[in-house]
Amino acid sequence: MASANEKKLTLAGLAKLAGVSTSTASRALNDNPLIKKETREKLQALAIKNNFSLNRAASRLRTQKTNVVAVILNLIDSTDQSISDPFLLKVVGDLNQALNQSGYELLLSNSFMATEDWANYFISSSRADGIIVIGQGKSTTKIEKVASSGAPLVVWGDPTAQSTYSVVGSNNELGGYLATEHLISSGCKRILFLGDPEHAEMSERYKGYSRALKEFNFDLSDDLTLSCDITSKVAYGKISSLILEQGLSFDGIVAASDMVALGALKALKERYISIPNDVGIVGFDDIAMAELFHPALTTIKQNTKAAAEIMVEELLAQFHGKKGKSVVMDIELIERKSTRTS
Amino acid sequence: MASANEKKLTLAGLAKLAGVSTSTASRALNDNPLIKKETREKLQALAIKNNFSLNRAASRLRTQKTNVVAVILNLIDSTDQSISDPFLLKVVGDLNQALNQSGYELLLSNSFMATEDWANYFISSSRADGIIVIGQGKSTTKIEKVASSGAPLVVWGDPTAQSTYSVVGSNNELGGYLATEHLISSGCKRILFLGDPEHAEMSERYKGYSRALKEFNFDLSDDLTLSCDITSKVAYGKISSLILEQGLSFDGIVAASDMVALGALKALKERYISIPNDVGIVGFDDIAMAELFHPALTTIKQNTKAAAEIMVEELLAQFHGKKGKSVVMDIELIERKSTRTS
DNA sequence: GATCTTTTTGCAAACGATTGCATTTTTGCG
DNA sequence: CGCAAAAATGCAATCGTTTGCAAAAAGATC
Repeated sequence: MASANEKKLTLAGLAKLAGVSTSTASRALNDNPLIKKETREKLQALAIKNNFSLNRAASRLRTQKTNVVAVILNLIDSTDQSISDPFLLKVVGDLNQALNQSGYELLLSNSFMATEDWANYFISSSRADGIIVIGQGKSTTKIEKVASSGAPLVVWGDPTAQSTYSVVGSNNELGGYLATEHLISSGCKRILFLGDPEHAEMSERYKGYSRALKEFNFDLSDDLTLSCDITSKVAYGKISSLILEQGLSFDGIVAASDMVALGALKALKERYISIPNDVGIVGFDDIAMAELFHPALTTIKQNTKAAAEIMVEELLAQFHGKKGKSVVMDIELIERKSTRTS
Repeated sequence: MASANEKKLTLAGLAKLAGVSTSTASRALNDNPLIKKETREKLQALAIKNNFSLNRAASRLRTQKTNVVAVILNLIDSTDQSISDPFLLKVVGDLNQALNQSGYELLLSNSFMATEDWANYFISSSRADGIIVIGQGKSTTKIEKVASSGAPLVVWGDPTAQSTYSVVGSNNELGGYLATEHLISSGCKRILFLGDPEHAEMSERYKGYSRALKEFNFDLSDDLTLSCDITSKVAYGKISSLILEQGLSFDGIVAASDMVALGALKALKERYISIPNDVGIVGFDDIAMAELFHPALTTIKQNTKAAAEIMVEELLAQFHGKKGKSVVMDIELIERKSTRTS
């Protein structure tokens, strides 16, 4: 439809159409109160009518600000598995929402990209104004490199770990505690922890689990923690072979994530072990489909929406020169059908 | 660490450090063979050593190319539900991978953003070079607007619908057919279609379902298609109330997606209906957790990785002036445990 | 060694916005 | 009406690259 003979409309062109100077046009479109209200409205209308849109490359160059935030999915290893964790992707969705609300856009990346030096790649190159990393992975060296470069940075992870940068995350220790306590008070005697205690957030959940056991005078035997990756498949395998070796040696499971719980659930159901009667399970995250598991999964809910908003807020604060601080998000036990009511 | 007194290194600065002109430096960093190999290597090394990175805002302005692709999640309505569909998010992940491989970055958006005019917002403003839309939703007006603007565009959706733009998608009709045929040949007599026939892709699946029924001389009674949104929760509700009203009036389900199948599964299991003996279920998508359902879900697999690569390839072709074409992806029946073996 | 190619480098003009400062227009008020 | 203050607009430099073209350097040929 657009006639090809005339080239793309530029701010100067629009200004000429309106009979004003480029500077006035610029200010008008940015709704600068220096410009008379009528003039502003006239130009804004004209812009819409002519399908005009400011060239961001140009304004970014001039203002040295991109209004873009790079979000990096910091996946643990290159198995495609982990990218399919609905929880992480939910966080991305919520961040997108929160960023848009504040006038920012989301540039998506993951840790498999070529570059090692994130600050250099995203910030120095003025691709983005700040970085949000989802997940601390097993090593935080890349993250620390960003932090030491001074680039605005917020990380989703374990907020209790001492760090030089801002970490937003749930109260994982408390979550682990609540999950365990709930199982105990519903009568479980031998409670398994299913997760990877090497991983920052998971290890906090494990700490909470241990604390609860100790408080209730359970003995903390090592064979009750089953180290496993955070994917369902691995959890399924671990539980299956545990039962194969030892029979049903437990009656409760604290799973490090809902996906892990799902894997355990399947392994148990295949052996006609009744949930919650023979074994109670508590998950972690409260992903959308947790209530659609059969039985509906009791779990520790992480409020990703609120977390996303806080992360963005925190990042914006850093844009304005404030020093990054960590914040701990509240969690909540959601009782469903995979545990007996106490 | 970085000394604050000296401002950010610029290409001109780097050039001066190396004792060459800015133009030479520019060409060297872009590995332009016009420049002598030694000079190129020297400058590239110097750039790394000094933590230098080209200012993208500037180069985008100059070259009129962003090397960014906007990916728009075209969600049907504003219920947070739909954003949690693991299938769509898997597509985003795969697109990210494919785009990176080709040197592009992914700007993530969704259809809830303020702007109506995507081409204007992303392309004219030079935020991105092209647009990929995931999902056709129920209306394609926004998409058609982009198409008529002439902006490079690829849509994930129903590739058989005639359109002026490039659509990549699965052979949904065949998928629906295969799913149905599989149930029939495993002995099912009354097969339900569970999905929303208003929706472009789903309606193709429904067509395939109908064709199979017809071919095998089943009667196509209307009460065997259960129109429902593509979320698990709705599916769960629909199946539950259907059984409540009519008892178990069916023995097979063709679900329009795995998430829908999950909802149905739950409704059935709650009533102790045996799967696959009393009712067989076939899903659609083959999301990662399909094999972790209990029973593991027989489903029609959509190859998102291959699809993502093709979409990117197609978009790049459009960058080079080729006209967009649609492409149909092969699908595949994955037999698991939610259907009887024939 | 002079002349002609071929390589390699540098000059300077874009790209399209923003913004400090100067200038013009409008308003207020005696 | 005259003049000062306030409001509205315009001038022109600038952000940091890329690239067509010209110029310099190096190599080839007689």
